Amino acid sequence: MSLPGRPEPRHLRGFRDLFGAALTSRRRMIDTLVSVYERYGFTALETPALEYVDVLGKFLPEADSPQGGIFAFRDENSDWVGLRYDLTAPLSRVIAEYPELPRPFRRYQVGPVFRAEKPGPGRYREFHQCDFDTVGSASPLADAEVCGILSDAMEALGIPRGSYIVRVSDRKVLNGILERAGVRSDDADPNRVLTVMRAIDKMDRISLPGVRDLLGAGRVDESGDPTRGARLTPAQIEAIVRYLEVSRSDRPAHLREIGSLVAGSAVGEEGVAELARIDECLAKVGYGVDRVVFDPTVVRGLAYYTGPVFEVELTFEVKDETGATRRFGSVAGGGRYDDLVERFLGQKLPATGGSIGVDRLLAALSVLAPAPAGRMPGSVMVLVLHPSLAGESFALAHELRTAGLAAEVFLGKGSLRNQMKYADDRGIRCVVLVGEDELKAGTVSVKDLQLGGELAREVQSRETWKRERPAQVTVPRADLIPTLRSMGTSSTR
RNA sequence: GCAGCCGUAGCUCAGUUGGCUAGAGCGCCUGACUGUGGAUCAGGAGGUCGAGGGUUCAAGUCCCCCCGGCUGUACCA
Repeated sequence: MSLPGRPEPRHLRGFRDLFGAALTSRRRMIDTLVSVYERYGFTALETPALEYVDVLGKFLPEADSPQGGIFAFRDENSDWVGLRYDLTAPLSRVIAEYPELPRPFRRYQVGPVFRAEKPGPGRYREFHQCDFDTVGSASPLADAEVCGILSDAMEALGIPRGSYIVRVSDRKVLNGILERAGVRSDDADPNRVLTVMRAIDKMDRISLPGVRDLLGAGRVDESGDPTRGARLTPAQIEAIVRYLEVSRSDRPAHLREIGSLVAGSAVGEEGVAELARIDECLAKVGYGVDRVVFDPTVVRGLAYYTGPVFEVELTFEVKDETGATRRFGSVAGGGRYDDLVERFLGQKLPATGGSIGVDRLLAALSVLAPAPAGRMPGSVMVLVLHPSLAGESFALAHELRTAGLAAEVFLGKGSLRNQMKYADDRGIRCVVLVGEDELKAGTVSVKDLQLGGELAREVQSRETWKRERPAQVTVPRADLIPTLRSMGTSSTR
């Protein structure tokens, strides 16, 4: 679509250009999340988008090039560098690189991360995460705090209680269940445990019968694509299913049930004890099952989590363009990862935290509370009726800004008609006109474009439209600012 | 990665069994309207039909391949 020899303007798949309103609402969301994190005492951290690939932890055991999934290249010294795919790997690097940091180290971080994977609806290759982590604390209080923060964050964003839920599980409990059922990876299937966890993770999509198939022989989806199963014995499958069906509506009851299922497994009992402490803390501050539930189907990430794992799900349903019902599912997650800093320090350092997917959450919220189609509140444009009056308009715009209004002078070229249309297209709330008439009379004309647009619907004939000049007033110049304020302009955009 | 569907103006699409200069609606520009965004009317700009190759007298239409998009699925630190 471009001329020969000229580059075609285009952008990378899975990347986006974002304009005004989208960025404004993202910034607002981030501000809200940060205020919650700061209320819990976390401090800000920023790290580079680019890291050495071995720092990111993305080298395959016996390969000299990075694993797929990240954007990577060789730097001027031929070292592999790559764009970060999350904010946790850079955090673990910071912990190891600055041993003088006070521990527990508690930081939040917001920023873009990059993943070289297939984009989908609401899934991009560059997206923003908003993380908080406590590094250097093994206390379940830290985990309970993560649950509380995730819950508080959702409500601070205006998501009503009941429209979201924080789901919590513990990897140690799952390990205990597998241990008691005799499920382990071996030579016949070195990835068996991994396959089992993947199967459980799919619970929300394929439901229990599908999970059963994946624990056993495998299943074939509607496109005819086969997925290999974990090939467990019927008794093992039943043991896992019993765990997945444990009650979730009551945390103490859940603890009793899983407690009996893992009895005799040291790791399992340890996990139950952790969850019990979390429940105790949450109950003490009144976070009931309308905010945080224990749910064995939460697995997450599958790789580095070592203890409690968290997931925030939006529970309301929406209709998409085709009228089909859709759920947003997971918008945030987290968990305890006691091994992550070990690869730098050679010793375990307990850590736990959470991560909120800003862009995904933003997409969900735009459905829950669609942005009002109104104009930028408090925006004023001073039009230029004649080139010789441009200086007058320029000065007027400055005067408005000095008074705290968001005002600009029309900088393009074109007739008044064009200027009105431009202001309308831009979403400007009010326009100010100073022409010869006004100048002579010591007045200004002010038009409320929003109100005018509403009134225009009543007007049929061009003559009436012109004669009545809906939503427009001419006032003494001294009354300009009060007039604008009465029209609903404020000092912010 | 695998599978299925789809690529025609800025956008949404139509285009009969291959057949003159490829159409519509919306949007955009200009004018009716000399100082007014809406509405109405009139006119206008804009497409080597995703790229390349092949079959044919003739290809937007048929075949091959590549690229891109959508959907499902797998993977997801």
